[in-house]
Amino acid sequence: MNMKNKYLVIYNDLVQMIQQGEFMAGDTLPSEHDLSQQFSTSRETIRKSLNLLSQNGYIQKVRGKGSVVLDQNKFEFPVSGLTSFKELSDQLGQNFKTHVHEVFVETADNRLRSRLNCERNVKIWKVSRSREINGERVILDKDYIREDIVPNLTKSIAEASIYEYIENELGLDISFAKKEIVVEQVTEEDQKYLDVEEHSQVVVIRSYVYLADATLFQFTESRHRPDKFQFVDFARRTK
Amino acid sequence: MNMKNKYLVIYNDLVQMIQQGEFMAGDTLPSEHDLSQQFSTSRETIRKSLNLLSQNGYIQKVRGKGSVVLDQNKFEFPVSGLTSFKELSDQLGQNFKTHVHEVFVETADNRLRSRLNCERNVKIWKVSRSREINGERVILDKDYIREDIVPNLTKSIAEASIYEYIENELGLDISFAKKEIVVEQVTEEDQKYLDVEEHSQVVVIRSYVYLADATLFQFTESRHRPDKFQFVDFARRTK
DNA sequence: TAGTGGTCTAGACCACCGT
DNA sequence: CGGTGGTCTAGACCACTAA
Repeated sequence: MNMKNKYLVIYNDLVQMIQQGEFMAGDTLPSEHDLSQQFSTSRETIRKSLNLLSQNGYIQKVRGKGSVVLDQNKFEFPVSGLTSFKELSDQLGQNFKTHVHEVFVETADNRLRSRLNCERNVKIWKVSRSREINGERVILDKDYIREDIVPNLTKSIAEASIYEYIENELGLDISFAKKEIVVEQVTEEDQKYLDVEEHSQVVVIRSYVYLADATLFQFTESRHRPDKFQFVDFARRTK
Repeated sequence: MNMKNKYLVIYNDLVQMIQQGEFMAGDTLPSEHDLSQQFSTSRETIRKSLNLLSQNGYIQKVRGKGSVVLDQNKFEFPVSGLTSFKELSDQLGQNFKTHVHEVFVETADNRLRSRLNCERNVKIWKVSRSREINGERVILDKDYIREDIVPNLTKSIAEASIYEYIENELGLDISFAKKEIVVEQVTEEDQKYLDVEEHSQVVVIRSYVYLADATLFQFTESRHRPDKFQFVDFARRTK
């Protein structure tokens, strides 16, 4: 994993220990003071690691008591957050396949310009792919990507992983997304590229994806057959 | 707001300034060094405030450049996170109404015991409510709450806000939830308590809700008519 | 009362961005 | 190069929990 940042190394160590059952749900971790001695670091650095664990749902910190380890097996299928289809399929198994329908550049129309928040004459990649899981095409992904930021796209990149290409080949840093989930009627396009079966509706996730320097570079519409859709979320209450 | 924690005061100040347009999308905030002088505090405390802004989607920090203010109006209807129906209706307007169908205590059956992770003989409140928006009943909420933690519940509490009662009257601290969103077929119960119209499916949000001391005290099934369902999410990529 | 996490400080060094 | 945010330290004091 990451070998540069001490707090990330410690975080990954602790995640691994929790996942391997060295700490069970309900246990408390060693105190911050103890951990800072075990890892030969300052308490603030330990706190940074523990806050990461807390944000990601591994522990709950309780004042005066300690850091309580939470249940890990409540959810099996993590589809939350910002994860590419490739990463998901790598995590979960081999029965995934991607069909690329379209990869081409076009000048953005009004609707797309407002969604991608960009000027007239900016060119946009349009990519259309369907995702097959266990022999059924259940997800239709329509990506719109700014051509001035991602100059080259090919069918083979779209077949592998666009995110991998953007991060590893172009060296760009995908950072965060704003998402919207709604239910919509099936379109003709859905019927063409998905095995919609008897369903008349699809679950649509619209994502606005940003780079680390805060530029909006991609808008994605991901259309899921409702019986194959699941989304999980870990939410902390803000006071 | 909070008058005790310096970093929360600063966070709230900055949120207000952003919402009032003192900083526009694309602007950079003053540097951490400047802010620490303006607010007469240390840089680490300013960083704590800025990290909160970043987590909540107000800014994006860019190394070597500054903290860039993000677009605020991309989403109108925040249904993400841990927000009670009462809080939502207070935020958004007056056309909300709650109908309470059932409020009673029962011994938990196997299924519920495993969901609430509790022993035999533990008693559970069962509350069933439908939510009316603009004259249509579009959400059915089924709550299961541990009776040993919340000993008294009444119809009038369920009509107002159970969360408000738990936090303000009982002094308990609702802290975080694990959620799952799926699409399911309409049940007879849905047809009885919702205006399902022609819809044959509902969007179901199942939440496992925890207190600040990490005890699981509530399980909720929230069933939404699909045309009135919207969920928004702000996700940061974890590396 | 002893031990826990929560806040805050003043300073150090580093990595990155723009000029 | 100067300015920015990112990491890390060693210490202080406080609020809370449990024995």
